[in-house]
Amino acid sequence: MNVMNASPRRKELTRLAAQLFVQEGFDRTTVRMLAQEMGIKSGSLFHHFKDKQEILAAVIEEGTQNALMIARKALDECSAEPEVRLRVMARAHLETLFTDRNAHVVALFEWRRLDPAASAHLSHLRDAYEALWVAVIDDALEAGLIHGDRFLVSRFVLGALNWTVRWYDPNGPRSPDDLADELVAMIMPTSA
Amino acid sequence: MNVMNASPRRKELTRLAAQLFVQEGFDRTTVRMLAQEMGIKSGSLFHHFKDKQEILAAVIEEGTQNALMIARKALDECSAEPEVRLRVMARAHLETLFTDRNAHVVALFEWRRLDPAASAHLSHLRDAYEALWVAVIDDALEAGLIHGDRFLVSRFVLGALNWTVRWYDPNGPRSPDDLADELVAMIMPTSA
DNA sequence: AAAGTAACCAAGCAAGCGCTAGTGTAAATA
DNA sequence: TATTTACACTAGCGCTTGCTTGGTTACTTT
Repeated sequence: MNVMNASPRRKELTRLAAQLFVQEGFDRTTVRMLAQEMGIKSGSLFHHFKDKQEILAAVIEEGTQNALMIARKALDECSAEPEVRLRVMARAHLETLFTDRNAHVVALFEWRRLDPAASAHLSHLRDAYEALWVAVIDDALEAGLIHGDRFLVSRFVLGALNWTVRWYDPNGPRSPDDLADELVAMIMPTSA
Repeated sequence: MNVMNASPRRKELTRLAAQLFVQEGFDRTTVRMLAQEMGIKSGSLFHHFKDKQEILAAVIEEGTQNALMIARKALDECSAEPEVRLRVMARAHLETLFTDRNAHVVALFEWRRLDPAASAHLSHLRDAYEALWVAVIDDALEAGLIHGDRFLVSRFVLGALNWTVRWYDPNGPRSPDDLADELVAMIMPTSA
């Protein structure tokens, strides 16, 4: 019943839960299915998590924390040129999306199943992440790299990137970095 | 127990179901909730639909049929210029997405709950719709309006458009047509 | 050796689920 | 007038759900 995701056991259980949530959807995943996947009985599950909701929150928190860390690190390590930062941010987004795919699919498509308390808490994390994007896009607009409304551009770009989880095949010929570069090229008039 | 969505009564019930499916998600929407919203008892529901699955299929079919009709009509009525057709297609996409919002949100996010038979049937409809997009984008590429990989471009564009259902506010200052035009401008280098 | 703690299990409860069976009734059809 | 059809009802069956309870085992700390 830990509050954090600290315990390694809990972290592993959270990873397994994410996989099942993606496969079946949160609502159709029963505590019995979760327990079986974890190699324990359904009652034992409630030793690690207060209720089913808390498992969902743990999955989403894990994924969002990772995304935030990866993006911050990537931005810290790259130059200040707006074009580079835009490309780096897009790459970081897809990198985290596909290394932590299960958690992110859950975050994207099962967010509404969170109860209000968990949702409020996790919204802050997500907002922090989106703030990184807005900053990068503002810089790119100011530098004249891209054009359009800052709000719309960021929504369109994030939409295009997030939607990749619906069709991208990691075993295909294209790498996530390829995707990121193609998208950036698509919206940058100067790089034709 | 009609097979088609012909009966006006059934059409109305389908509309109400779509609304509930969006509000609660398909799995959390019970037949009792559906019946109450329709002003009947839960048992009576099965006079109109064979089972809960069929309601989902009816909702998605209705939305996809409409999308196909609107897009075809819009393309028929406009000129042959690739730029015009691209803009028209984007506008048609958002128009159908927001006039029939509930049905489309269900189609986008609850598709996986369809049983294999229904999914196979409806896939044909969806493929027909996507074929329209691919043709329009191919023309735009050939005319040099946009650049990039045809597969990736269409995925990115559709992703950006579909994702709008997650953030667009119909009561806000922007019209769906504004959104469509902004997106097209964003990916067309020449129209800066 | 004693006490504490983390991890698990067997058993089952109360509630809710999709769906069925059988019936009533008013309008349409023969 | 007799029959069928469309639509709704009541009642509830069989099953699954999330979760609780009370207790056991193995390891660590004092």
